[in-house]
Amino acid sequence: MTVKYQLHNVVLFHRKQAKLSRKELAELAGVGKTVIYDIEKGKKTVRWSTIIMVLDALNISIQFKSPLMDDYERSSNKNT
Amino acid sequence: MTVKYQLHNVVLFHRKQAKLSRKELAELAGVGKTVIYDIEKGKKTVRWSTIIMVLDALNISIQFKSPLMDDYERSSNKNT
DNA sequence: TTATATTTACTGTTATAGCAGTAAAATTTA
DNA sequence: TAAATTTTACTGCTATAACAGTAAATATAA
Repeated sequence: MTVKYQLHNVVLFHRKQAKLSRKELAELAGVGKTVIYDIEKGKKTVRWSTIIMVLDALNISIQFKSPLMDDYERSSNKNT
Repeated sequence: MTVKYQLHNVVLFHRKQAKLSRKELAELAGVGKTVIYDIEKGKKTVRWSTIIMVLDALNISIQFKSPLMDDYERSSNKNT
């Protein structure tokens, strides 16, 4: 399983905690209201950039995990 | 910054470590070769589902981080 | 209750993601 | 060196993501 916690639940949870309506979150994120509905419904074919905009608005960041990520971090340790 | 380590670098690094050409990775992930090129070039408008397919093929998982994620995990602690 | 707000669900339009094919450039291997 | 592979970069086509608008259903507040 790639995404440990399902994206749509994470978005829904954070939006509710922030007491935002979908319309408000859409405006905050700079996307259409429809796509918030789509994301929370579990639609997977949303664009990466659109998801990132929504996650940004909700102050959620993404982290990659893999057996090789330690090596990757070491190989690119100019910036933390 | 939402994505701590830039996606395209993570994908490139893992693909190289796996000694896969872009064509091979594309076939493994079940996507077109063009989109591997796009992702590694840093294109942001790729579909979430496409990214996930590529990350899956490379054995990379995604994790969400936020000040509220602990609360989220507690609220949905049926499964780890 | 009624009024307000939110969510669900559908529209038609426009922009573009994803695709395979191609070919040239760059890189790697023999 | 030459040959093979890989990568870059473009093509035109097709499918669909994103959008605002709408309206009905649901939920919340007065």
